[in-house]
Amino acid sequence: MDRYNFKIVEKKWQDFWSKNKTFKSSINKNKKKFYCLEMFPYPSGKIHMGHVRNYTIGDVLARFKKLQDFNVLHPMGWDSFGMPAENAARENNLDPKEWTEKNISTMKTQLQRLGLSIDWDREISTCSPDYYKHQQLFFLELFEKGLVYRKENYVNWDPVDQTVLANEQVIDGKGWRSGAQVERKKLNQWFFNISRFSEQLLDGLDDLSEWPNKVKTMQKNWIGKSFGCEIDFKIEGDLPVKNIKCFTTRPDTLFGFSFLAVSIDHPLSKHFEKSIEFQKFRNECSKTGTTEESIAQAEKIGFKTNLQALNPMDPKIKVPVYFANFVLMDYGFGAVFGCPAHDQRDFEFAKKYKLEIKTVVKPKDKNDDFKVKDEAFVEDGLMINSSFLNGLKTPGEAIEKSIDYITKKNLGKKKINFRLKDWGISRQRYWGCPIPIAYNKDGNIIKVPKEMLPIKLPEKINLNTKGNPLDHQQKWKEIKIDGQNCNLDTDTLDTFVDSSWYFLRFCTPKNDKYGFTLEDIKYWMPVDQYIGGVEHAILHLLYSRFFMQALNFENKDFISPEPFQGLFTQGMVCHETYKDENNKWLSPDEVFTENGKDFYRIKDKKKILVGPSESMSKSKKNTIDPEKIMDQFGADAVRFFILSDSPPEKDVQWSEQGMIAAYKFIQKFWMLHKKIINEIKNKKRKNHNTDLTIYTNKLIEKYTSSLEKFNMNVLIAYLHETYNFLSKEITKLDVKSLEENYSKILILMFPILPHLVSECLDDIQVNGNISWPVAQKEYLEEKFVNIVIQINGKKKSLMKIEKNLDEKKLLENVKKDKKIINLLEEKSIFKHIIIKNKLVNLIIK
RNA sequence: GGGCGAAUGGCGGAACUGGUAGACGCGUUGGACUCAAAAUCCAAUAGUAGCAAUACUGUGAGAGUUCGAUUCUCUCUUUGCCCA
Repeated sequence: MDRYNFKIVEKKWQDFWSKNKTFKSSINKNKKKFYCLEMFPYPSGKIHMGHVRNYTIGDVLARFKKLQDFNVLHPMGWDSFGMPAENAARENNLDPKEWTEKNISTMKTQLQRLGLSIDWDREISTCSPDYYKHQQLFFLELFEKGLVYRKENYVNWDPVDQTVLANEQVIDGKGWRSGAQVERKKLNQWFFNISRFSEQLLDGLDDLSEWPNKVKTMQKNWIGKSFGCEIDFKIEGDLPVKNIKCFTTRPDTLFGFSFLAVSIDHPLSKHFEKSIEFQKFRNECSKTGTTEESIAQAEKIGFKTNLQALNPMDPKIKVPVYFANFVLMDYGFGAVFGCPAHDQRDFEFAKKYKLEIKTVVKPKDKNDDFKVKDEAFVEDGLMINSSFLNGLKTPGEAIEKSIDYITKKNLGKKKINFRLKDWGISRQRYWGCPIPIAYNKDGNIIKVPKEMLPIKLPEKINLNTKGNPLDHQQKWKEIKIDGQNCNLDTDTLDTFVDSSWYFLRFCTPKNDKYGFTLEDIKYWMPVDQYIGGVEHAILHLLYSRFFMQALNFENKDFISPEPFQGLFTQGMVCHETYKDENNKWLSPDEVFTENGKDFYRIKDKKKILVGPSESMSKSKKNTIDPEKIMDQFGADAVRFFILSDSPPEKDVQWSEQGMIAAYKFIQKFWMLHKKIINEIKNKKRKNHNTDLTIYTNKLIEKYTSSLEKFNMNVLIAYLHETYNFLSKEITKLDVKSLEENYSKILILMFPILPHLVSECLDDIQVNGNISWPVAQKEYLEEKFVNIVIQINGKKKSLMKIEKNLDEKKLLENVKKDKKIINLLEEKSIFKHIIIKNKLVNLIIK
């Protein structure tokens, strides 16, 4: 008997699918639609195991839904703008466009080899002018709606490379490439007004019932709605500054107020610009990065002004005003009041500058003379030393009462504050979408007229220049708008903009007039199931949600504002890590083992160190190349393995042995298939036996429900179980029940092993018009059930018995059970609990 | 520091709304086939005691609710992720 040759079979079916355009999708209003989308890849060179996992999960679902007669949209494209292309180009003197296109073509071939059911006619690439011209148009639309604006903002500046760095390019406060100390620099940049939709983006989460709670919580925290109070502090001193506004969530602790801290970017700073001391301080501050985390970790430092702030609760109390590095200008009003006793950060600051630490909250079980000592007391408690607030519970009562007081005195009011900041979208990079804005001689903003779009990126430019590459493109920059000579904006858009609407473009990939066609997105949107890594839980998903809000803004005849109805976040693919004696990473190809415990380097047989299993990454060299695996075992086997070992939402451990087991399963199944075909052909056994029918119907039931719950590892277990059942029972099975059930079993396997199953279905001549089987209820009902017999709640025996037997008879039977007779000797039953068709629990003394 | 989750054999993991813990796979051990090996097939595989039937113990630790807890509640330990 021939072994299963995956090389021939997989190629055969992939050719068949592509020739017949099997996965082509179009609107069909008679069918329910299902939009299945996986996060599109960045074309970095080759696909990695993470892609294999992501796209296999999506493909299983898409194929399943198609068999359930949904009209399935399952597209794929390329998130093809971004820094890696630019870096690779710089290092190897290549053109980013050529580099990207080459990668796309490699990766497309690889994805096709995986046997994905993708409608490649809808393929898009964000770096193509066909795509980004619509993005430029959206930019202008948002500009007209007032949702895009320009302001000065701080960036991480590398003074050696003369370039702006992304946060992840700043390592320990230094530029990743130059190693120079990173500075904070102010630049004029474009912003999307995402904070305008804070409330909608927060409320919208409540309706996303098919999203993981974890992701919703992360977004909630990111948006960060807090209830508090804005307070206008009166200022005294020899400057023309009469007051400073603060936002606080803890107005109850105002009696513990001992300093006012403002951001170095606060307007107040303009009065100090001439002071050399202040300049020094500001330089010191600019050495810390711009991320919240780096600011939080940096040592708290302050610059004392000659101003004093009055406590609104008692204007007789005056405290110093400081500039401080831990206050952010873009949160609240760029100023906070310091209450050292009840905020750890303020506490550290007060200790350093020897400021008063006045306790105003005590734990519930302490006396009124409680004093904060070694660290701030930040838990719930009762107010003390706070005049009219004394004795009140805090937070809660005390906050309300203090806000009432401040409001009545006209010193401030209740306020809701959001942590969510506006989205800075300007990037000082070449390989991105040009911003359709120009500036005239006077520096005024001039929109590029729609007819002039797209503003195409100049090709084959020199990237080995300092600073922003487009800045050097004098010819490209010059543009004549309405007779005026203007210069184009030389920044490009954050690549997160590209991925914020690509799911709309897939619905209408060919419309060259606009980014989408309303009719198409009304049919296909929202995405029914979106699948991708949890690392995009916040930014990408939030930005996409914002984009829908922005399109809906002032546009009544539009669509539901949530882009992704269902979200699934899959775990990562991990592998052991190896290091040699010099602490250098080794790849799995460079090592071998005989017992699975001790590992040696192939080159010189030296023993090496085995590290923990971590997510596959090039830097740790613990990657496995999907292409090599597909060469060795075939696409079906990889699909089977990548689903088998762990639940898809958790990390999975790459295992060579597991991969081999998957391959063996396919071979074994093929042999079994040939036997079954023989049985059917020979038509030997005629006596009808319903075992297989019962088995199959139960399988359909549990398999379908596991698939719907994304328990794909359990599906694999069921397939092994089914193989075991069939191979054990095959000699007892009659032809009729095989004919009835075998094709159903194959169809269940189809989404996971599409090539193998297509071949098998061909053999039994049912290929083509197949649909997902539905369990027949009559075969799910059983005549006999296993009853668990417990004594005092512990399982003692098991009994097969007629279903729905009445309690009296059931008990009679139970008492006849041999084991139970022994256990009941000289004991009396004083109670029994019966769960119908399941269990009898006898309570004895 | 805060938020959310997780903890089950040698390993990855099953177990529906509380009702047979360990499905399925890997590994290991024994056996068959073979001159031998690979491949394949069969069997065993939570622990302890026992020749065995069997008994007892067991889902991170401790308590609680319940006839009955891997599942629910509380405390703790370890650990992961996100935010700071």
